[in-house]
Amino acid sequence: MEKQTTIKDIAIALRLSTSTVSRALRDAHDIKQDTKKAVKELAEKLDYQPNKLALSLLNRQTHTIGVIIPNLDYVLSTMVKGIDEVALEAGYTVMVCQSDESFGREIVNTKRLLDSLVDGFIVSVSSETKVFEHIRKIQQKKIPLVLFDRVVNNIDCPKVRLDNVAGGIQATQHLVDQGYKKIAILAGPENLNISNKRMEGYLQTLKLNGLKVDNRFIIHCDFNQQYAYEATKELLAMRNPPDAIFTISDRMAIGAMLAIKEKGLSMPGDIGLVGFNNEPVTSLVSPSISSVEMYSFEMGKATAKLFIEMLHSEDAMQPAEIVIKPKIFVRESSLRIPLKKTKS
Amino acid sequence: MEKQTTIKDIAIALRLSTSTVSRALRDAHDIKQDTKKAVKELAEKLDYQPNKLALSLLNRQTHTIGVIIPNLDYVLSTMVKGIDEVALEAGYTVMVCQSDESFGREIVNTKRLLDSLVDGFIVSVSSETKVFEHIRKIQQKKIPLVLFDRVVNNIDCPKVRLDNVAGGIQATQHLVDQGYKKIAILAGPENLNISNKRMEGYLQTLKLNGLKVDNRFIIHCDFNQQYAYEATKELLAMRNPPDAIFTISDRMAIGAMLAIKEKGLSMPGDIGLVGFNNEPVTSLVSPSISSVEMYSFEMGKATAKLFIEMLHSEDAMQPAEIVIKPKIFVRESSLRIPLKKTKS
DNA sequence: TTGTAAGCGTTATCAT
DNA sequence: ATGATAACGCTTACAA
Repeated sequence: MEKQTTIKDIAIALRLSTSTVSRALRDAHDIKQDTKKAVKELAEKLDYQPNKLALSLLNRQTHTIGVIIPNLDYVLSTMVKGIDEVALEAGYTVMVCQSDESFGREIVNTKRLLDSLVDGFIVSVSSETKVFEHIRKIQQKKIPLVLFDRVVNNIDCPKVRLDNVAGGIQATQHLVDQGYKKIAILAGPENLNISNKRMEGYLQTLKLNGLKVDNRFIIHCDFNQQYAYEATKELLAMRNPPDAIFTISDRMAIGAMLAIKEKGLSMPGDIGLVGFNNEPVTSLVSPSISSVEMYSFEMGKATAKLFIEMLHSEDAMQPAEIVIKPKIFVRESSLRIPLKKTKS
Repeated sequence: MEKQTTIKDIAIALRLSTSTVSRALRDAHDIKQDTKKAVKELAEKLDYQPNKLALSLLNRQTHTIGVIIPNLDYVLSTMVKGIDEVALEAGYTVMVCQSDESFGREIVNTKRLLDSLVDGFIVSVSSETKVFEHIRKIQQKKIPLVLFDRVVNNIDCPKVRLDNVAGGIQATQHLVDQGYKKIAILAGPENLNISNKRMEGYLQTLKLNGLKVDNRFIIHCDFNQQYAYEATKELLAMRNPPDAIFTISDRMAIGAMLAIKEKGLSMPGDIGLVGFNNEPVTSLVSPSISSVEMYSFEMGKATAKLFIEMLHSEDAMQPAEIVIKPKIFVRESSLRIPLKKTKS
């Protein structure tokens, strides 16, 4: 790496002091026009770029946002895109660290970003994370923090999340409307909020419709195609198997679908299926899979906006919580009764 | 952001000089045991973290790698994962910027990362990029640079890329072996190397097998499902349409597939289809799509390794070029003749 | 209108 | 075994 041009270089070349150059560069009112001109011209010529490190050291801010996410799947990639877009606009650079769904790596990443003196954190926790000391540490240091997507209840900070209960309700109610009566759920890890909330919606809806809750039909498994495949095989092997499955992610829906096909059952006839996330793949497979859209890109943008707002508000903001409304997209996998009209 | 504990704080508390504290912290041989112990204990207690900014300013290195990629699709996400893994291991943090296939954004990102004083660049160019002044600028500043995946011919630096010609050959030869005679190609943008190389493999293979090249069958379109869909519709509407299509990405294969299904044609019977990237989706759709695996994760790791190597080698390395061998995975969309034996 | 000096947090060099 | 000082590149009081 070659030496960059510094203010000092310009100062020496022009026989000025560094402070004069500094001020000339920023168009201070108390600098002679000629001087300004000379300085600016030389700066241009030498391709002068202010050293961000020095600035950061001085101002104690790096204009960098640390983003910690559990992985880079479709949903998170899309969210990061949204975050990135807004952050860039606001003059911030984003540093993305994946924890790979590992608690240990999440801690390491937090530490790294803390060391890197990021101006703040935007975090979605890993599915392994059950203890939140590392997050608390961020708060103790009074560093701005926004949680998104996979938020944590007992951490007090601004949050952006999906209305997961509503998502669970939409999916389940749709299945009920289609005449399914024995609806199973492939939920995610038990400690994960989004998992429980989607399940809560599921349970509420069953009760609301007078359907009985069958505990055999509630299965917790990792966000993972393979696990979902195996769980579904077990479901279908039961004496009195479900006639519909709601999976809380599309990857899981794919796994379920493979198991259903393998068993020779048809969708939506023998069994109904609804996924979550509305990933492009849902409309590519056959039958296409109904799924709940969570507006990831918008969510990413909202998160970054909230974060920037927080950063700019001098005093501690009262923790806002932005809740995005999901929307089910009905496709072949669950559509037994033709829809009459597009209903809301 | 609260004030961090500094060496000075410790020095004052212990009535020592900052230099003593600094050395004690790093276990210098010429510091009294008692002093070391006291310093370390207090550092621990006050949760002292060295200020990276100050270190970076002093040492002129940020331990940060700037990664510029055109988007965050499946392939690139996977590659970034690989890069990340190796970089972390080596003590580097990665700053990922997406150019969104836009030349303008690529330039902006380059500038931003340059300003951020990253220690080096790992770059895959956007599909719009035809001029490379911004890349040259990196080199002029003598900042380490590695190109990967979408490399550029007339830039002289270490590169990691797929053997795209081989990929094109494998795909095309497989179709020929399956008895297809009128093979079309959906190639990517014309200025993109990977596009041209895959096409080169396609052309070579046609010639090698004595098949004539039909220019109507060579279509350049964006890496995009929609364009591929439309291009395929055109292909199928021709008087003498192709009996097989090789698309240089899986997203394009999906687009082609939709057009083929819409036309009521069957795969692999009426028409054969081979994609590129071997994304998970290829085995999820029906019929499953044959595709060329490019080992993205390995490629990411290889890239980061080469980069780190470059960084650590004092003098300018002679530009290495790592070439990854692709491998076709045959699935239903192109398999008319049952495979006899797994042939390497 | 311009220059001087201190400071951001750290380390390396040279005293003591 | 420890301390003083300068330096990394920049800004900002304060002087001149």
